[in-house]
Amino acid sequence: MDYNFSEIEPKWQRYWSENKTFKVEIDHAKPKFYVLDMFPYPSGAGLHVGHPLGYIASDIYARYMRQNGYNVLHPMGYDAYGLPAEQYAIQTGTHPDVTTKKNINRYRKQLDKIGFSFDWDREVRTCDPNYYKWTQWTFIQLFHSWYNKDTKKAEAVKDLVATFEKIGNHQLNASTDFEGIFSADEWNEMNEKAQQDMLMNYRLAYLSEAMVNWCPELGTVLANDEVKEGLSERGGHPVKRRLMKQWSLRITAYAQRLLDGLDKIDWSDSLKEMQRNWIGRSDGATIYFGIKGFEDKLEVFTTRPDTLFGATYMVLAPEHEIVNKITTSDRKEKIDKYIAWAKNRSERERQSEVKNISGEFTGAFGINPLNGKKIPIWVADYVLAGYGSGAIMAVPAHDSRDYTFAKHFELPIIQVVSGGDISEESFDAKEGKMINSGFMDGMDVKEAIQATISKVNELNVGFSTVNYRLRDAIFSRQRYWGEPFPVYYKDGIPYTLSEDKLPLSLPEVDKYLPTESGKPPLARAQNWATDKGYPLETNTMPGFAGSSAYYLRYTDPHNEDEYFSKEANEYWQNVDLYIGGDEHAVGHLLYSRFWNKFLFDIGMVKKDEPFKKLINQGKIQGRSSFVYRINGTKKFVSFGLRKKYKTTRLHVDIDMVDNDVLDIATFVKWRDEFTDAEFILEDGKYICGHEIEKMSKSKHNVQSPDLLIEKYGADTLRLYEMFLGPLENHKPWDTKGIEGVFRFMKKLWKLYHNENNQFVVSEEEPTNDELKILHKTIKKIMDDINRFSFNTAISAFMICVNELTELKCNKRKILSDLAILISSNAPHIAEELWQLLGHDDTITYQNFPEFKEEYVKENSFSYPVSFNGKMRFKLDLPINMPRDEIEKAVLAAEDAQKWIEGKTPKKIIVVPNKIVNIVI
RNA sequence: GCCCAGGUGGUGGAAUUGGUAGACACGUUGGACUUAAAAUCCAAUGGGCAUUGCGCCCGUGCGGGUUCAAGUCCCGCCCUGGGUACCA
Repeated sequence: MDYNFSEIEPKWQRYWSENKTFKVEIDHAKPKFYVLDMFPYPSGAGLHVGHPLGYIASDIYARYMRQNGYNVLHPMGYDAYGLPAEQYAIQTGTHPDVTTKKNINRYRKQLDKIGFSFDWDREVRTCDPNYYKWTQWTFIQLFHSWYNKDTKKAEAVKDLVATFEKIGNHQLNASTDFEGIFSADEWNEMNEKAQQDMLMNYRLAYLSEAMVNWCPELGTVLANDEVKEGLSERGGHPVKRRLMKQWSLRITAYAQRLLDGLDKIDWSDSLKEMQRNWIGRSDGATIYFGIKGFEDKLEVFTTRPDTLFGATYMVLAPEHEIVNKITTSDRKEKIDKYIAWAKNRSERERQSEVKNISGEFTGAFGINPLNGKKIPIWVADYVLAGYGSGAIMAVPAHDSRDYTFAKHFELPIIQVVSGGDISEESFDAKEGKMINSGFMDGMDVKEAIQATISKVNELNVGFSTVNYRLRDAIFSRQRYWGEPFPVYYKDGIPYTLSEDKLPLSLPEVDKYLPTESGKPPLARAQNWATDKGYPLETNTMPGFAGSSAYYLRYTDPHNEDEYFSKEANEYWQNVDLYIGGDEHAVGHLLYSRFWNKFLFDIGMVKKDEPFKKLINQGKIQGRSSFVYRINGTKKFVSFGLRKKYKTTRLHVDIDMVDNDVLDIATFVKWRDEFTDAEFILEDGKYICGHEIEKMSKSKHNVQSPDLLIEKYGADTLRLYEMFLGPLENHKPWDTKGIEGVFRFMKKLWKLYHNENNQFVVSEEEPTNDELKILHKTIKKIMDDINRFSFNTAISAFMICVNELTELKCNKRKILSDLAILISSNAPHIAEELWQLLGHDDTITYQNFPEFKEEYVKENSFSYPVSFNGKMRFKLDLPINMPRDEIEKAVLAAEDAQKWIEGKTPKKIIVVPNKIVNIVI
């Protein structure tokens, strides 16, 4: 073979590894650039062609930036803690560490074969004690911090304690769920337990009794973003609501900063929108209603204070603590029954039965603070305990949920905003004039909102408020394979280990299951206690613990004394380009921003956003192939003829199908049941059906990169993955097109070689045409890489090679630059050609060829001449010809006469060097 | 339901700022080379009409609009994918 990739590629991979070509250190003489990929979870299945897509794109960019003089940090590592290895351990007894190491080795081999320019000396693994030491360290910092809303940053708990000792908490503006007030004396009189309990209300990492997502199947709690439609994201198991004592992170303290930060970063609009929705800011008012016969006030949150006169009833969440107190004795039985029922419903039931309207009247009445009207208080599960105050004022005329509820239970509906017809549905729009609203009548909605807020302020029964949908993140898991908490318990009070005790290593256990008494697996460990015998925490941290700030550790991965040095952070700062899948939109990418902001507050990092620019690469979908078995027979009918029979469709392994034609010989050997199969063919072939589906083993449509690399080489694979389409698009995998890219590679090789595959380049000066081709390509490649349009860059290379081949160009001056140009995309062949051109160093750090305008300058432009907007012919005219002369020349052209047909053109539009349009 | 992204040949896609729609590939068809196959090379390839050549008409999900000019901008609708779901 002429182009012998199977010899070239391993040769250069060895060279890069032996010479540490991509090793990078702080270099103040050069500007830095940080290119990061989302690190993979090393699963047992290995890589398929979808995984490297983003890695190839980032690798091209990293190599391109090196050619442009940047000092590029381009590391890789592994998100090594996770459920699959643990589930496997439960089934087989194999330690998850063994499985994980094995999988990592396999991933590494596969990655190496693709020719990435990672600095592997900086590799991190989240399950490595030298790494998770810093995950534990960060947890300790979170534990000892609270959020000051006045200074808008995290501050030390020891300063908070000092304040408590001096003046109590009444001047404090903190992020907390605690609403009470205490004085310095009261604080000082509290015992240790009471003080520690109180501090839990302020810590950014805190232990609390909370409603959690409990997944019995996985035996653990899950964070909100790990639950999709009431099922666990991993495994799809049902999830229940349950009250449990758990560690949480007070991410809600950062809600506003997480929202504001989105405006400063270069992420896709859809991704930012997802985060905005997840944070879910809503502006409204807190209003206090009286309760007839009680001193208590009922706090409600509403975004429509203007509709206060339209409130005809109130609703409490079933979990609301006042329900018991206010329920009248005659309603008690029904209310208790309802609450019991509501509590036992799973998340899934609750969500799938949204349309079912349910609720009970408590017998109590609320008092509208503005008009003194008495309205009934109901309990219903359409009001959520976790949002706002868990109580609402219901305005059926202007809220669709209240409307259906009111209709169902025949509650009154009072319209207070004119404009809609409320006989069939509610009028939710924020427009119209106020009616039936006393002093507000005649105002428009915006005025009325302000008027109500001023009024309730004046009467001291309410104020404007902002609410966020974002919940605190549950941070403990009842699993084995995760970071142990650096926490021990003394008299039932949690304390953190001192930093010099870190890392707290994951202990060995006899089984990876909960104990008989239902405690997490770590409770099985021998001597799971401090030196002094205090028991250690048995929960472990969740998957996002280790991945939330891994990008920082890459900047100084071997530092034993600190997370990373000040110097490393000063130099490398934050990630300039981050590429990964959009499945992490509200999980990892939100937690990372939160951790980074916290580390910013405590002075660890220089930048308060971790990822400047982010690109979500699209998923590569599988293309499944099908055969059609005639029901009840062993006959298979070809795709085109299948409609004549009753058939069952079967997935067939895509390795047995070429261009939709089934390899029958291989197919009959695939499974015993097919040995004596018969086939009804069309044109002598068995044609398979196909469909685009998710790539998965069970669908027999998984394409591993290894086979393709064996057949075509890594450079071809790299180019082909990029050629497939825009990076962000989801696109089906289809091997058909790879041949075209392979042909291109061979053509490229031939430019530098004669018919006998001998390397031959000419020392002659290039012609203008040759220089033009080269410089046109330089410009295009620069532009395309700068806008991450890798697919069009590949076609530019194809055009360039086609044109140079046409000219039989083998001039050194052209081909040398071409090798550098293509080296970011196809590094192996580029290195080989570079060496053949007589160099003994790597092509990696060669300067990107300089674009020279003068070579691409044209002296004429081929004008498309349109009549009434339709292109009819082309006319070559000198560049910079004045408008009126162009007009004359066009009208004089022979082709023009036919279209003008002797008439006088109404209008002639001339856009110099672009187009001429003649309106007849 | 709400929010976001998208809809261009048989297929993947190109058209970057309103200015030649279909670049570059795949596939298909025909041809060259070969004992043969592979590989390679050449030609054609959006649809329709006409084919003796010239050509002409239609065409970027659908219906309107703005403009000398619309895949691109505006209005309304349909479909696909993703996110979210009683968030008051």
